[in-house]
Amino acid sequence: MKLIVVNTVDFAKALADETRQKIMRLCCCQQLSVNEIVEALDVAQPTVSHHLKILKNADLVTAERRGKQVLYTLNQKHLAAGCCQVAENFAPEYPIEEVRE
Amino acid sequence: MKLIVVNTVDFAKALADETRQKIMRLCCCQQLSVNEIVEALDVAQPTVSHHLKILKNADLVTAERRGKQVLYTLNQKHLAAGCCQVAENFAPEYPIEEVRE
DNA sequence: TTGACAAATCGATGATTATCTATATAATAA
DNA sequence: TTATTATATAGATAATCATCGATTTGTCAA
Repeated sequence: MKLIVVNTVDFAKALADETRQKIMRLCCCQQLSVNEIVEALDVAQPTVSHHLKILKNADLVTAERRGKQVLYTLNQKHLAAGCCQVAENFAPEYPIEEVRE
Repeated sequence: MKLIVVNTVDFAKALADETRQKIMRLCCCQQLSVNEIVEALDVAQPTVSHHLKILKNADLVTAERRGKQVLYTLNQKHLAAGCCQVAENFAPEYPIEEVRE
């Protein structure tokens, strides 16, 4: 079990977009294919793929190919780790539990 | 004592810059004038003022004029509230205490 | 009131980024 | 193999944004 270290600038940049946050909310607690995400939003498929790539690079989603589809899920643990890291860096007077894995 | 509600997109956008995070770290737990921040960083004064404005609009710093100077301090409570809001929205399986004021 | 200092605003510029269409790659079924 | 479906990548474009120099505004002391 090791401490997850997060670059808070990269973390914030990944979060800093409305469409990405919508995608995150969609695949929170469930696996969704790219097409399902496209249908739920009002953006083109390449745009969704673009945002998924950014989220994946930031470790905020995980991808798993299932046949022709690729299923994405929110990585809640990394997300919680990022929040804690930010709080720890900037608000030490409001302590929050560390996240480990 | 009421719950602090944070727009998580605006919150993340305010955090999503290296210079702004440096400023936040600088005025965490202390009041700093704009000039002190300028001297601590490697950017021009109007750039610092620009970032301070963004941070202030996001409620992440508070400003207080003291004579000719304006002193800025990090708003730790709002920062913690933002972190909690993000965690609550996207990682409900990793519960974090609410922040109230 | 004038001069000096501190911070904010203005306007311009270059870099980053969100979005799209078109196309390529990957997986499967016929 | 070929057709079909799903996703990713490429390239272009427009919008956003970080930065700067120049200027304005605000505060105070002489």
